[in-house]
Amino acid sequence: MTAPQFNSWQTVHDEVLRRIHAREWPPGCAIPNEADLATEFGCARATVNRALRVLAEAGLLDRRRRAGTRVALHPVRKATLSIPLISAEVVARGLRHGYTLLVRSEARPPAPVRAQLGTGARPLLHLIALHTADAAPYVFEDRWVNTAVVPGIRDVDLTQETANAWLVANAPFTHGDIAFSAAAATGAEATHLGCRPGSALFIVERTTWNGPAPITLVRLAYAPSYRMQTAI
Amino acid sequence: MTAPQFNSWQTVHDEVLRRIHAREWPPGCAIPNEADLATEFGCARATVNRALRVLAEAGLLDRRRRAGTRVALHPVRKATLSIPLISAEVVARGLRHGYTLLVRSEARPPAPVRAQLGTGARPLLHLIALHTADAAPYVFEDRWVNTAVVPGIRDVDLTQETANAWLVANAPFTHGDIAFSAAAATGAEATHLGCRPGSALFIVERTTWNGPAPITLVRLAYAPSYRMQTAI
DNA sequence: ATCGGCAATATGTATGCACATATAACCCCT
DNA sequence: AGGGGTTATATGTGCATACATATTGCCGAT
Repeated sequence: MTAPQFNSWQTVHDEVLRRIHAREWPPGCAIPNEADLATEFGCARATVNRALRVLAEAGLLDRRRRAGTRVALHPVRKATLSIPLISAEVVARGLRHGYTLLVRSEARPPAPVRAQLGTGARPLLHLIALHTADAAPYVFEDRWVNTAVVPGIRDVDLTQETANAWLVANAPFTHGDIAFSAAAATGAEATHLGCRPGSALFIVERTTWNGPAPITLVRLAYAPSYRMQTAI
Repeated sequence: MTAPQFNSWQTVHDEVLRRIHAREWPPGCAIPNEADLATEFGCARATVNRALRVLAEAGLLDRRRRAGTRVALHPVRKATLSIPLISAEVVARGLRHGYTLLVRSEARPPAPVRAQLGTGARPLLHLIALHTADAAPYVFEDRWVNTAVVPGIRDVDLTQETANAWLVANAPFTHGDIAFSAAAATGAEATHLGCRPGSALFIVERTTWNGPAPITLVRLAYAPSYRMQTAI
């Protein structure tokens, strides 16, 4: 009669997960309420609550007040990708990170950049740089910085420090958006990444804001064969 | 002397976030311990704990027992992308989802597929299909299914139901991995996606397991101009 | 001076209770 | 039968307390 004890939210979490995977609670199935589970597992309701909350955040359970908890019909799996500094990303692969500033100017941005940032026709700081990993080209970076919001960046020696490193340390953003796509290498990208123009490149475009003020828009073109990978 | 009340973990969360953004607590800064914050905010330590835990999960705080809590030096922002069924993705864009099975066979997979799935030279179910959105080509899907693990799929009419829809309903996976990259369109991809061979395509490759047993490997080639976007 | 063990401390978590809140389900009235 | 208001219920959250656990840093022994 030694019913197994589930006295930590982790063990409850794992047991519920097991029942879902074992289809003891198939998709769409309503599961017992927290109070009953707490009794069954011999723990407090708060413990069950935490376990179920974590599973709901992972997309495996649907919870609604009064309606109860049920196993998600279409478990919308969520992939979480961390967005490190490129230097950290390179170092994490055991390679040496290099960085060369190719262009630094203040210019009126083209229409798509203006539209995305909403800064109108004012000149912005335009930076183009190349990141390398153990001397091999890694990422071609094309960035626009809203100097009206971060004027301090004008006084930074961006040949020594990457714009991104300076920005994360000095102009933290409150929110942003990120988009992933594929594009044919432009002439400049091909030259610096050591591939043929038209090669398929993995593109990351990121825009960040500090409250209502747009800070920066960056387009990263990764060298061919780059893969962004994560567990689900 | 009505000090503002922070009596819910959300308000505490927001206040701490504000202090981080306002650089009252700059990157690397050690913040007061939970007990002190609870006193300051006039709430229970558990409330502060939850607020800080959420911020730590978001990558904005680093927490270690005994060492305390500090503001992350390099806030590793995490982008969470949900991976819905393609049909749901299309419908969410307000378009009609279409699906055509192009090839269905049982064949010995090529070496890369064998390596990724670890199924050796045994024949697997090979499916090639095209997803459309309002009649425009959307995704070219190339999938291998381990029939040893999900034999039931042999009896399914996969011209009517997508393999993925059947699999999520009948062969839930415990874990998997997903990779994003860019590749030049192959001949078949170009034909069905209505683009030129060599066009840059956004590629998603996903492998899923049920415990130790590999279930399926799928390669999705999105039509040109596809962007995968999310907030950070 | 160095190493190993011990204690102090901050976070992590379980519990029992209370109350808040959303909402499904019921009842009543017309 | 239909519609609107009320109630019951499951989840969401807060609090006080207690104990667990990982570390840091101190202290003492060698």
